[in-house]
Amino acid sequence: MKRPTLKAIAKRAGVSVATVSRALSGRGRVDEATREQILRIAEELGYAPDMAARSLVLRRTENIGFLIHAVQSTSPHTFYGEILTAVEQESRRHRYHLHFATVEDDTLPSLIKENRVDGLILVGCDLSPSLIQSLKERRIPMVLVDNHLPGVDSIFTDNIGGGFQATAHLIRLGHRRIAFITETLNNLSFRERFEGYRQALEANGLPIDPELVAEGERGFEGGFVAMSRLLERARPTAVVAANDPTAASAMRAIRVRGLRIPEDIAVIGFDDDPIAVHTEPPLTTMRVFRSKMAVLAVARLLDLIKNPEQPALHIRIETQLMVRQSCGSPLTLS
Amino acid sequence: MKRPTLKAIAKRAGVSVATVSRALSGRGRVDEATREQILRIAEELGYAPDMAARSLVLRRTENIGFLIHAVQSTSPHTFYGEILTAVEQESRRHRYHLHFATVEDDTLPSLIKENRVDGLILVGCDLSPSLIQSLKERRIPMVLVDNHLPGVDSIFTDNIGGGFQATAHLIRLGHRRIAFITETLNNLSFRERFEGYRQALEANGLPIDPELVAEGERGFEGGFVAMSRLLERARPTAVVAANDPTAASAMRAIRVRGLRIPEDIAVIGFDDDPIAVHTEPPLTTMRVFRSKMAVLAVARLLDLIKNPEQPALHIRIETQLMVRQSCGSPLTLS
DNA sequence: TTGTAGGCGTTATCAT
DNA sequence: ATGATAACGCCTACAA
Repeated sequence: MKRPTLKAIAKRAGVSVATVSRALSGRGRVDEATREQILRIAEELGYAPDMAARSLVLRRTENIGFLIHAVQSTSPHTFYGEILTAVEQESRRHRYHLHFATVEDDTLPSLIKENRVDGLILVGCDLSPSLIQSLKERRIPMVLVDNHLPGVDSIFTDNIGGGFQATAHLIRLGHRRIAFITETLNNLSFRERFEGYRQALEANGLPIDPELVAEGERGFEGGFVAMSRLLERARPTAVVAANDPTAASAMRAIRVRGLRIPEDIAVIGFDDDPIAVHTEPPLTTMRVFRSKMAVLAVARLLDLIKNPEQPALHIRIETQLMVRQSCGSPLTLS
Repeated sequence: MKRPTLKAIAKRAGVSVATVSRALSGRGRVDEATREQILRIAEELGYAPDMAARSLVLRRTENIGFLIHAVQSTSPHTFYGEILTAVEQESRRHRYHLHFATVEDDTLPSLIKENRVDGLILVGCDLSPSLIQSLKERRIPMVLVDNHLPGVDSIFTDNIGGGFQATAHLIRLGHRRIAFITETLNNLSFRERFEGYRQALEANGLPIDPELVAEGERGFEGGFVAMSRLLERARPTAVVAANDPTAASAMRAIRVRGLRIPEDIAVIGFDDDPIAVHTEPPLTTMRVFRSKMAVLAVARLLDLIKNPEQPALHIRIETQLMVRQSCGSPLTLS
């Protein structure tokens, strides 16, 4: 049994394909009796328009593309998985389908060249600006998620504000020697979180000590590496980690040296990753609204597809402090 | 600047669209000089065939669909994220594109009805057999990953063998009162792992004690709930968890009661999830080959697309014991 | 209200 | 070796 076509329905109903098309699409007048009959037959056959034929004539695919850099997609973080799932569900709610693709370099994804999508969600700040630029020149509707760049719509987290809040929390708890660790600073989000850390120290009259800043490496062991390096040369009383997996593996490095958390070193993370509740002790962190970003991004993208000529919007979402046990004394907060 | 078409190239080159099509596709003879000129122009314009037109005439989309049940996609486990990434990269290597979709009920995904994909990768064992059955009736090429069912190609993990090995490892270490915990038994993989546990006890002449088996709930807290229930009524010396997140949160429940790991209770997990190396102590677990499953699944699916009438293949992949510190005495192993 | 016909971009089958 | 031309399935004027 092959896929039913308009022609098949037309033959069964004894009308022309044009009438069937009209009946099913709802555009154009059709006799009520024949319309009902057509709908019945279509239902019976499980008819749905062939998308290739449809998009050929309509000049739209009703697909959107989810693009992410391979280094982020491959990483074991759950972060982008949650965004992906939310994007898919929101797209489907609007009758759009989702293409998932990872990119490794700056070559234009075939998704675009072959016209497989009407618009793009570009996720994460590891996608190169030059790729984004060439996409923009193609005038394909798109929105950046968890990233931002002048001239392109974006939905992102207030990383600077979050880094500031996290650091301010530690200062409020009495800490003065506060370190910052990250997998790498070669990443916009992490750099912004670092900037927030810097600003908080400055705003509180504390010195910025380069000895207290350490990079590790990409991946799940990044925090372990960064923290180990740091502890070889300095002894902070608290540390801000650029994300939760980094914080979690840094905690191992701290414990390996026989230090206690939070008594000897307080730790604060970033993201409110599911892992945060499973560290020992549970991790105080900055919550990032992943599915909120996803929902806003899909809404904005569909709007841009309908109405392409709009000034770029940049939507920044604030973070939220989640106090658990890795910084101690939650009671002193007001 | 709009997308270039065959016609545009033909006009520039002063030939017909048919010639251009032949030159680009490589099928049919074309004069070497004109072929080169055409390739040059196409390159210059950044031409790529419009996929809607192409798949309309070729009757194939060069897309495959990645289907997963919403409950699994939403879960914070990184498990399926790794499979997704591997499937995408392997598909792309073969010039196929990937549709990502979650399903919540048994209605036929529109991906299929609208002919948007040539085949499907069905991931996880929460997709209902009745949905799979109706897909099969549509005769759409598909392969199950991390799931199996008679009559449909599948690539899956040897869960029974893994459960057996895990339990046997504990027995080898001298344990006699070994518990089994899981988020739920309403899931094929978890039931199979339980079955492996059961068989190992039986094979070693140990009794199966229902008091030592506990279910928790779906999600990251499942292990905590299950372990708490268990400890209220029994006191095992070791516990097999149906997966690593379950094991990780069970460890919290154990510690909350002042018990030590592995001295009071040894813990073994399943999956070798990235989290396993971050628990305290690091988790001994059964490694599952996620990207291997993905690669095999894509290869098998593309073969089925080319050549649909084949007997179903069922590929089972063994697991591998990863000894870390949560069971103690790694030295006694030979 | 309904049918006829043209066209979307590509491939494939014919002639030439 | 190349060029018309007819599909593929759908949509939409326009005609009846």
